Amino acid sequence: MAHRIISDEEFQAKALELFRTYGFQGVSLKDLAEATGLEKASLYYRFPGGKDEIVMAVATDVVRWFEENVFTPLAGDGTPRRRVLFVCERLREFYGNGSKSCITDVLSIPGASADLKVALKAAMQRWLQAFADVARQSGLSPALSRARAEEAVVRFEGALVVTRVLGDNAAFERILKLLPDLLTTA
Amino acid sequence: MAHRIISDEEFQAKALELFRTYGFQGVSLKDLAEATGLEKASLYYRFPGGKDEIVMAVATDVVRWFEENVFTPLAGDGTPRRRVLFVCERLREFYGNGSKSCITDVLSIPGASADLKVALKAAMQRWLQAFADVARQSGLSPALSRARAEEAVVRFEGALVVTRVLGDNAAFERILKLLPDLLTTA
DNA sequence: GTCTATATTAAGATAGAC
DNA sequence: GTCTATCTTAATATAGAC
Repeated sequence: MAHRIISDEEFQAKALELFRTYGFQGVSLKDLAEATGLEKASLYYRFPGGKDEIVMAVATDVVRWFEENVFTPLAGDGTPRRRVLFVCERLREFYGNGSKSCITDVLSIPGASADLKVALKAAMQRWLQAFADVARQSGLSPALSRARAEEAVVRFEGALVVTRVLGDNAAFERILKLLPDLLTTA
Repeated sequence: MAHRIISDEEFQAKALELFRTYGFQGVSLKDLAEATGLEKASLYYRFPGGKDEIVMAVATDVVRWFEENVFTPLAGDGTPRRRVLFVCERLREFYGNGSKSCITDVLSIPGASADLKVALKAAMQRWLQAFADVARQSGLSPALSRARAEEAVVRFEGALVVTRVLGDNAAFERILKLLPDLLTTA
């Protein structure tokens, strides 16, 4: 077959969809090759570390996306409530209205590298901090801000699990609707 | 090696610990054989359907455990609040103070049989119903009871995810402490 | 009912041509 | 930079002895 080209961005987008759906162990290099149109040997050329390096690159990309579309907007201009509303729409897109799992949930099941585990933990801590900061800016006390941030992340992650198990995104819709009040109202 | 014996109960308990930790795809028949002291061929004698049949038996056992230790007590004697308190202690045991994942979360990642998916969905619906019933018996309206039941399951599942990712069971402790009020107080 | 041995298929990984 | 081809290891699954 002729040489096929796919950018690293496209490649990692395809890989993300596989990993967040089937988990680290549920995705083989053959799956990645088929989904991206590259041969396995080409994957090793781009990522000499194999699947561990690919999933790490995917996770790094997701963190970058969150930095740009969630954390930065949360600390940006406008009222805290409007910032949260904006972020809710970004989250709705990223999670496909609840139809797509949280990659942090799925990849936190042991199997991948210790580095990935550390990165996932840091990403979740970053998320908690960003939520707590916007709550603080809404006038909530430091303690309540931290509590609401945890509640928001916990309910968001839980809603994605319940949505996946039930095959019904009602729980996801409810948490998205709730988030603004949760993070900006005492 | 001499004939080794392990009861189906012991076998499935070992299998449960593997599956809830590593997920369906993360557990091989070799892993199951090593953890239980049986050879792979013996696993096929007990479970001709292989890993799919084993994980299904494990899930069925877990549902039975929930029936006995969660759903039945929730509908039993004593005040609703005391029933919820009792169930919280059973849940604390089952989830090892938050150190053990929810098998419904972990196994709902695609990979196993369609039958398993159906069983997991039914189990979660059963859990929602049991929580809603106890809330109803506490005097909450039907609508509020359903909402609180969903909130409880969502926050419980989310707390387990956050606990696993952060390696800190604080979120799990908080949801356990919150459950009685959530399900019995307007 | 469990074992040893083996067959078959899939996964991870590398060598070398182009 | 991607390919074909191949190697090695691991996984699922079965046959047949005890």
